[in-house]
Amino acid sequence: MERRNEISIGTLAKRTGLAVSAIRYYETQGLVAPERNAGGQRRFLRSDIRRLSFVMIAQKFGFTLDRIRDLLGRLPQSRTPTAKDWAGISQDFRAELDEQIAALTRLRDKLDGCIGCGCLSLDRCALYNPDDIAAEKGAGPRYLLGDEAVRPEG
Amino acid sequence: MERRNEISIGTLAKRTGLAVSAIRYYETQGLVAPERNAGGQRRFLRSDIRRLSFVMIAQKFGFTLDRIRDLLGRLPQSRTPTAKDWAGISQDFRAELDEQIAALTRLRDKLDGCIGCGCLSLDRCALYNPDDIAAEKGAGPRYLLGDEAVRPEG
DNA sequence: CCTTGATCTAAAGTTAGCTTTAGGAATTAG
DNA sequence: CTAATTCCTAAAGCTAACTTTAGATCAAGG
Repeated sequence: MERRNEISIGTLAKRTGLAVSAIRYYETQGLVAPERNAGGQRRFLRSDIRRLSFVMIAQKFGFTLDRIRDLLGRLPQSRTPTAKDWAGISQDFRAELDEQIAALTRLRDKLDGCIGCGCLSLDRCALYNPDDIAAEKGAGPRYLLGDEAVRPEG
Repeated sequence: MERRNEISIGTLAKRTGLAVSAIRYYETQGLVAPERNAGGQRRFLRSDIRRLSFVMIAQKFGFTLDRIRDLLGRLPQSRTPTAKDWAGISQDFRAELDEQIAALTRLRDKLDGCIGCGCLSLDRCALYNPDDIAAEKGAGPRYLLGDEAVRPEG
């Protein structure tokens, strides 16, 4: 039975459009923390619909689940988040988005310089300057701007 | 021995900063197609340095290897690409980048609307409109804007 | 009460993009 | 010529973000 403020994983899945398996996975990643009923089944709060919705949106922008978990950490833990709480976290989120778009734009502008000369050469192209690139990485998602160290083989 | 225009995988690795294993992987993905010497070792062309450099740059912008292979497909296959060829492909690349940045910006602006109301609700928020979101996907990389169908479990 | 349908857990599978490992050959330096 | 590098292939391993599978339990409807 689903009490007033408690919903099953199936209901949550329908409301968010997520797969049940994805929600269970998100729980292992600390993105939601449902309680259990007498039979051991998960019972979510209605506010988790919004919580997971936020996860979905942030993912659309390329944020990793780790990063999203950090963002969600700014929500109050002692009570159900209010609209104001969500507006706050959304602004933090937007700030990171702006940074991300700006970094992408800067990189694109550097590419422009390279189109002119057609070089794309390690020695001359601004895009290849290691420090330069590292500086652009900022807070964006790893697979958007890249973040791996180049390790030699063996 | 490395002839005038032929370089070994180790040399290519040093010139690009890539790991030898990565270059071999790129070969399996059709991003480079080295010939072999009498002993069976790979012999790349010096122009492959630029080719792989392009791969590295495109990856920084979040392009998948599949996508990059498509872009590289626009280069002439019968001869070594000239600076002009590279400038051409870079422009195609830039066009896609612009599209990508624009899509990201549009999504961000939609988020702005949601910050105001703090809703983040599936029923009301523009970000959740399925058609709306699908329309934004465009040509950007999958993990930047998301591209998976939501499949129910079971 | 009994049959569906929903859930549960644990473990294995999937894709992208590579790296690591193992066991051999080919090259190069001296 | 020999030792140290470099390179080769094939297969397995790794991370992220999930899905799928298998076998079992729970809950809801008639």
